[in-house]
Amino acid sequence: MENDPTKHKTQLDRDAWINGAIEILAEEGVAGLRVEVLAKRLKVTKGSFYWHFQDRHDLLMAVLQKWKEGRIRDIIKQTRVQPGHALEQIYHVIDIYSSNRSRRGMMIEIAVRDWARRDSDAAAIVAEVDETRLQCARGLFLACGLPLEEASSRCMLLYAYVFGVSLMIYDTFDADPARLKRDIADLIARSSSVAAKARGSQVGEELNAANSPTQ
Amino acid sequence: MENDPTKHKTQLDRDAWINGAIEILAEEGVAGLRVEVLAKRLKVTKGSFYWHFQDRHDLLMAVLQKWKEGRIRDIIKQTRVQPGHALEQIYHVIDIYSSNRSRRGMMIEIAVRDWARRDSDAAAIVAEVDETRLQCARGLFLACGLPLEEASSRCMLLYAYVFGVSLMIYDTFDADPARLKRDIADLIARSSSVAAKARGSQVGEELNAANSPTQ
DNA sequence: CGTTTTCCATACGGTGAAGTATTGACTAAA
DNA sequence: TTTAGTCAATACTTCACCGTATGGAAAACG
Repeated sequence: MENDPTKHKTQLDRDAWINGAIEILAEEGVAGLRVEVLAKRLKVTKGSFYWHFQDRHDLLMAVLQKWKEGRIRDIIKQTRVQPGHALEQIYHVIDIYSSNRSRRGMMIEIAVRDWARRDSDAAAIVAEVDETRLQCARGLFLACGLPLEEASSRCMLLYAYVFGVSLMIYDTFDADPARLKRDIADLIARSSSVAAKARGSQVGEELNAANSPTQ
Repeated sequence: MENDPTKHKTQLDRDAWINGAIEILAEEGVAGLRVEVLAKRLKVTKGSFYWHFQDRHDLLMAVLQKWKEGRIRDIIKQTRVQPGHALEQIYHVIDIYSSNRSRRGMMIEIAVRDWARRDSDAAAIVAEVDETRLQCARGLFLACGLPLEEASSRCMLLYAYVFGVSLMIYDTFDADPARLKRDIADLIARSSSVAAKARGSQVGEELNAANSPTQ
């Protein structure tokens, strides 16, 4: 009860500040992440902030750290190879980033990456996350039987796509966005080599089962 | 002589302010685009600025307008269908966005798209540019003989990829980035249907000729 | 109960930036 | 040469925000 996160705690801890900061980061970007604004949102004054944090920079580093840990935890979980379900998992990863459920996560993702363009600390964090994600995703493609080079290029395409598409505004371009997304996922995930091996094999079963996880 | 752009003009015009603004936009993002900072860079005071512009918002709208016109002019030029060279043109478009030559352009691109996430005016401009680009690029895929749906998904993948990859930091992931880029371009541009039709046909010649424009 | 520790409020000085008002300087036309 | 028009400098006012100093309240502890 006393740890109930829904209950309004009279005392704020460091983590509550970081969570609020990530909230603002998602909405306004790092430039809009101001300590007085954050304090107002948490219904305290900045006197509290400077008890928990050295300065604004201290908060920013904590935000980066927390973001990194969450991203790496997620990707490890999502790409833990379950034998015989690798392709299905690839579709699942694509689907996760495209879903409205993780819209907030993508907002944070983009904000951090924009931050990283002008801040070397953020850039180092993004580099770590990208390295981990790419290697994990490549593992899935390798588990599908792809050679290393093709696995590398496909997982890179996968991540570049999910980040890039979230930056585009294409309401009027295609009449059937669901089909569009499905087809693009197929382009990324379905390799000709897998399809060739797939005919009548176990990989083929998997491919059919995982063909359209968005439906 | 009097129009020599390298010469330090004693009088600044609106366009000089807009160009300087775009410069700062690329480096600092829209949040860093401050009129006093811009004035200092142009070696004048903001007294001049408020003669040329109503206010900061006026400048921002002018920046958006100029960016839009440049982007649409470029994409029209790059995708004007030259019969028999459509696939080559597709590789060229991918290559342009990945090249170091247009690093600055990509910085602006990302800055505007980040801006568009929180500003409806910028979002409207990005929507226009995306619509134009997607339709132009789709024309190239259609000229390769692809059906409408596949042309749509491939050109969407193309743009999402080029924007997304510019947000990633992957120095240590792959030993041969050039090969990686080439393979990804192939994944985006080479369709199985085209490859099937290509054998022994004129499209096949084109495909081979345009295979690796990055080399 | 009293003391210490923890957390927050208030007040303050300093800085950067937006926008306005006014004046000045230079240019081109009448 | 006067005059009007064009561009820029200066001097404000206002506001948002960072960081500090200090005091106070409430909880934890002896």
